[in-house]
Amino acid sequence: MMVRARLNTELLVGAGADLADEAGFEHVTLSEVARRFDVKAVSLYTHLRNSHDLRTRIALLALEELADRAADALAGRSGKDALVALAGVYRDYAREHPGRYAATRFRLAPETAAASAGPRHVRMTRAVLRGYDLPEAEQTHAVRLLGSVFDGYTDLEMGGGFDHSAPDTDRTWSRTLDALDTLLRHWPAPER
Amino acid sequence: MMVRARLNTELLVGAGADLADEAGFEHVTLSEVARRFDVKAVSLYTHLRNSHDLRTRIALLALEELADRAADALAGRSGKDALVALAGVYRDYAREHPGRYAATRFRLAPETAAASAGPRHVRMTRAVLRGYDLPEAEQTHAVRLLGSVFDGYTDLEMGGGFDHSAPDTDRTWSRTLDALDTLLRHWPAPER
DNA sequence: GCCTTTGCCTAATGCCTTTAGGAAAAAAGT
DNA sequence: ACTTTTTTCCTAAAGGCATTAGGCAAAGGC
Repeated sequence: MMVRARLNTELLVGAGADLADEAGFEHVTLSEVARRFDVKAVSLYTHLRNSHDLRTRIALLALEELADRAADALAGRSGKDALVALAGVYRDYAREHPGRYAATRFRLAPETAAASAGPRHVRMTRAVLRGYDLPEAEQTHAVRLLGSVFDGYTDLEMGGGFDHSAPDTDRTWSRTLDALDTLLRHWPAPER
Repeated sequence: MMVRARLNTELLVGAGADLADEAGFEHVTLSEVARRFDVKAVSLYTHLRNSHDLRTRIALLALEELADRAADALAGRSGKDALVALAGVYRDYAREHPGRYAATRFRLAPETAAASAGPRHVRMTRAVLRGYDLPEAEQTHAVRLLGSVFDGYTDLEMGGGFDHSAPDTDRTWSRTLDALDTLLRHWPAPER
């Protein structure tokens, strides 16, 4: 008799995340995950509500992993050092785990997002800003700008948007961080 | 007798783009487009190679539309004025046409990308930089940074990443542009 | 050792994609 | 105008993923 696969949600989400990294987040499918455990797709419904639920959980997992890495990287650093470390975490994670990183962009329901590691990311970005001298009212704007750059840069770099053009992307990355550091040190005063 | 729908590729791509705006780019389906023309899905294969081809063409359309808008907006402007105008085009387009904008992120094959309006976007961004005093070698880095911010900001704003947090996004947008303008005017010199 | 819960299965439906092959309308040639 | 060719849409059919309904057997609680 077949030994039961003894599946559980966590196991499935992990496999889904691996699948995302290998085939792309958009190709994550209940059928394929089931196949990897030699189980019928229907059987997964015992552990997952549906396909969307799987994707959501992969997103939550990735957000969590990323936040853990960020927390490690930030420990004991401040100023530009912290900025570079945090940014590096995002870029490295995206390169190592493209599917998981893509999952990070998955649109979560508001309550789900609120309960995710998302807020932790915001807090860590805010922590980086403590190394700079920004007025309280400007912090949120700066957090959003940094988030945009990390998100957008990675997106474009992975999307091949930078291929074919000359300077290598490592150099651009380094210059981008220099630029952000400069910007945060000379943050423009609000006009009014 | 039924009058023939007289379909053609352009018409289908337009309908697909509209569908993307209404239902989201990921829900663009040959079946649904066919439904909108009261035609069997199979019939679309006369005008489109396959589903992927449709998505690709929607992406190309969006890129083109966006570039046209950008060209209009940039005409006669320079400096911060041009920066704000270009950035505004991206943000407005994303808000008016979320599905088309999402299509813009669709990963194109290298040759397809090269023949798309993508390079036009790069040239226009470069044109904006002419209003600032950047060393030639730094221009590409700056182009990429601007692209990242436009891309990332829009992505996060539309993804609801900024919801629930306090200051309104219009204000952040305005501050972001101030920040970018400042940054471009005080672009850090390369160390080495 | 029963009995309930749990984990996986078969059956079945619906929707989407894509290939094959046909028929009729539109266009082109004589 | 009439035939031939091309174009455009159709029916048939197969394969894949998602999801619901309902069943059986293994694990675990008493």
